[in-house]
Amino acid sequence: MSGRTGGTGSTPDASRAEHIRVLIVDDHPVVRRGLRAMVDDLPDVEAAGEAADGAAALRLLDAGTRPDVVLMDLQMGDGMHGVEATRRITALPSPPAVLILTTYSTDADILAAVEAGATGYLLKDAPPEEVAAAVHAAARGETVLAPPVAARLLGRVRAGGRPALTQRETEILGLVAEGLANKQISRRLFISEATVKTHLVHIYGKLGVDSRTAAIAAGLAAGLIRAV
Amino acid sequence: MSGRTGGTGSTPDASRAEHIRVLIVDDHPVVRRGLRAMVDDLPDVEAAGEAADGAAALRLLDAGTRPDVVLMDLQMGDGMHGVEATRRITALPSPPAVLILTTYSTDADILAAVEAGATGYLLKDAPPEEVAAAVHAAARGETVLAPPVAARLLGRVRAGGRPALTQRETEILGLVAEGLANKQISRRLFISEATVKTHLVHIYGKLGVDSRTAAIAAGLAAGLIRAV
DNA sequence: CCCGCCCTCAACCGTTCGATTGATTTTCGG
DNA sequence: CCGAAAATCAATCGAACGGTTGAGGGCGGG
Repeated sequence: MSGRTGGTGSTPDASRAEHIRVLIVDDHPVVRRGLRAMVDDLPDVEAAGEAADGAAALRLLDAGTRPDVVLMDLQMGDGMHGVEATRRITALPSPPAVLILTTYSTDADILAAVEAGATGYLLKDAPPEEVAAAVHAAARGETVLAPPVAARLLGRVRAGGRPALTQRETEILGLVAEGLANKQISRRLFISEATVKTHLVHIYGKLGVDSRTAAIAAGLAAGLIRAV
Repeated sequence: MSGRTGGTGSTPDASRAEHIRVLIVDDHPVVRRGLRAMVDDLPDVEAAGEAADGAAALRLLDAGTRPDVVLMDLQMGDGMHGVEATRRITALPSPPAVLILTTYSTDADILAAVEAGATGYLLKDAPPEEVAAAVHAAARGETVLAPPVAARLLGRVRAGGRPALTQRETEILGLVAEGLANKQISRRLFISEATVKTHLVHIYGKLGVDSRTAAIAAGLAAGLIRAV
């Protein structure tokens, strides 16, 4: 184990700290500036640093920056994607809480982020109070989900969740969205073209559409696939 | 905030002003905060107000707010879209300069914004200095385009520009991406299905693809259309 | 143990799509 | 004024797609 704190679990020396230290990770200077201003507005929170992408954030953490909370965007143009960065950060010894703060709420992103160990998931259109509350909650180790995100997760778990494609179906829908024809998909996945068509029929039924292009649109709208 | 001006409204007393007054329009509180912080950092610029969507911005302008520059996002979830807001603002008497500051640079958006009378087009990943320079330039009435945007526009005008769809073609590609069939598109645009197919053939040729799904993928990748 | 779900494959058939060829009108710029 | 580009429409034909029906193997829960 590492480090200096006894491995008692959650809050080590930060327990007595009034100061919550926040590391801001976003590729947009404007957003970083806004988050820092918001954070600095809170009396018991301070910005511990800024990074423009996941790699820079990891460098800061390696260099000794010890935030309690990492505010991270998911979509970051060039650099490391937020999900990967989250995975690596939560794999560190005594990791900070990772609070995802991003623009869109697509199923794939949310699941991937939670799976990677994110503590919470906020949307950028959240009001300042919500961001503040989320930072405090994350510092206490609690999980925070923006209402739309929570609803989406629940709707997925819930029994009635129609818009739940199987893994194979999602995979095929993704290839369709890349512009591949059925025959190409069949070769790519080592299955027959008939099987591809069967999957597509199921996909159409679940999405309530009747063509591959409409399936792409519906899949994008439902957050099942993501446009690069 | 805006305090009082002479009350005369359109009087050119702002001409001698050192102060550039900026109205910030964005649906994300975080971004508004960041822009305001950036603007307030500049000695000769001040924020004249904030609005969460185009309608709110127009209300502020109606109520007497007289900014020199409007910093406006294009994508605004619920409210009026930025292009429409730009159109209405530039239609006002002695309108302020409208500087678009948005996340993505898709051809359709850029052209629509310029057509609506936007003075400039910046991307949110622009560094603060670029934003500052653009605000100053916009206040002087100059046109400012972020390099990627300028390149895209030039590539469109330039003769060799392969990825330059015509307006009609872009429109049709957008409808294809919404999942519409040729017949539906023809009805939507009040043209024959044959015409739709002709346009599609041209689109495929320009994008180097041979199916509508591949055209969607290529169009998204090239920034010709945008996934909602 | 059986039922249901997922993944796999097959054959048939009607519709849509993509490619080709050819034509008219308008508009814009040399 | 004339040529180029854009937008419109038509007809044809083979290929791809979408809908249907049917079926078999694997896997987990009741």
